Amino acid sequence: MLDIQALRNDLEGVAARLATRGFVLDTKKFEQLEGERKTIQTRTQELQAKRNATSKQIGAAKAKGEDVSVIMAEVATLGDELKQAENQLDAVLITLQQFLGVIPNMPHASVPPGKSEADNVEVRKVGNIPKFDFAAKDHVDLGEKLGLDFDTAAKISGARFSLLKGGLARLHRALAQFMLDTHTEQHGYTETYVPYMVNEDSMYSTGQLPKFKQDLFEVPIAMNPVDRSDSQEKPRIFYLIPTAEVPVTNIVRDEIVALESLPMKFVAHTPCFRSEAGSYGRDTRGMIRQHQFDKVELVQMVHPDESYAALEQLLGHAETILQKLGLPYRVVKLCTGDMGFSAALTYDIEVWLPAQNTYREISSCSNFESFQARRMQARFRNAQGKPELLHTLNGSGLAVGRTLVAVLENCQQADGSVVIPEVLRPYMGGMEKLSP
RNA sequence: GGAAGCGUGGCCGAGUGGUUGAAGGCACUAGUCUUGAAAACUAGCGAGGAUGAGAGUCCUCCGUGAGUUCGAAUCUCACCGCUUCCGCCA
Repeated sequence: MLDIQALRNDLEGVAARLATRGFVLDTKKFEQLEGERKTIQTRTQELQAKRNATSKQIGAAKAKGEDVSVIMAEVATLGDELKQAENQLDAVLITLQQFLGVIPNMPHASVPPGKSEADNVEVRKVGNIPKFDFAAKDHVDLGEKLGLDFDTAAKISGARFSLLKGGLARLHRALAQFMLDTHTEQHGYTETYVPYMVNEDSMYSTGQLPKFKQDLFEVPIAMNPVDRSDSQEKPRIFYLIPTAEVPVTNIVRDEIVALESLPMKFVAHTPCFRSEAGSYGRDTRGMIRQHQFDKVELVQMVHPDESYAALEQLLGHAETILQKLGLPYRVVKLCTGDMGFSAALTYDIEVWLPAQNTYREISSCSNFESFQARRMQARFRNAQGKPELLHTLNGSGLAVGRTLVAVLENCQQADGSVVIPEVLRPYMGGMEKLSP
């Protein structure tokens, strides 16, 4: 969420910056809502002040044993008037909140302008693209002989799920463990185990709700044994996490943490669940785009002055994994039009996939500045002792499924076997290759 | 699933429906004392918001939401969460 003060002080400026990412800010609507809010809030507070003063008078008079009927008559209608004003205020505040809740973050000044993926800017290329003296297979063809089974997964669940068996399943586990160990032992992250289902507040805090409900899987909470069909309350549900970013970042929701505890660095390995609504027909082959995939996620909560330095570091931590695995990749800076809702600046890391003859996203590292922190009231006590919003960041380090794809395709041999990268061998019981 | 209890500031913990945003303590910050530190003493110390150039003034917040009342941390109801005991279970 943006700071409402920023909209009040420089509405046109904010609108202009949001326009660069393709968001049209309805400035008329905002001015109208703000005007209403101001009028109603002032009036409500006046009435509240009057009620408070009168009630104190009554209390004081009663204490002295005086007659209070005159004062009571005076405020007879105050209650209704106040109730009405408060209801109006609630309504306009909710509308204002909803208005603010769907405005995306403002891009950092350094974000390249652009409309789509095509306008992203390449920052660097790392590693050597492998040259094969045979026709490179994609991971589906390679995996078929190694234990990758989409047909059975489809029988068990449906489309966009995968089943791994044998060495391939172990390689998947090895990748996750290798990533976790690297980040905890070498990069200073604290390992966390988190819930995979979260409540609505958590989803709102990190920005998945209210705008991207269609991307999430919902799980109804079986409860309320009594039939409360007369109830106005909406049924409560859990959401399956689309990324560990959600539960991990929410660690600091509604907290005021000590200055000395910064930066906070967490890593979590979790499954991620995405409905992939709206991506029918895209990446239907293979395990590139699934309803369920594993990811090792890096999350940091930092002092506002440190967040851009922290982003560079976090990006480096993710890159380290690819370097250790010997996978070629490139880093791109997303343009204004391609960034996610909550991000102020995002780097994507794209790994080379020989079969597709292109780079594909394997990590996304973002600085959200105070956007998420404001939604979740995540603060620290600054040097002056005052609460101040944190900056939050996160990045994949890395998406495990796509890393598995990259290893298969980049390390394949002419005979259909796959050489296991050195760093993974300790996790594979010393195994050097996967063979059909 | 059954029974009972409990949710108050960064933390602990008082709180008879009426100047209670809330006693007291801890922590924290200044100051006094001390060679220095500790201890002791003194003072300060919740968050969010409206308005104002500012000093200030005002509003909201005691798990959440409704309700009763001129007035609710305090009374009523529902929900959420936590604790303990029994049952069941990985």
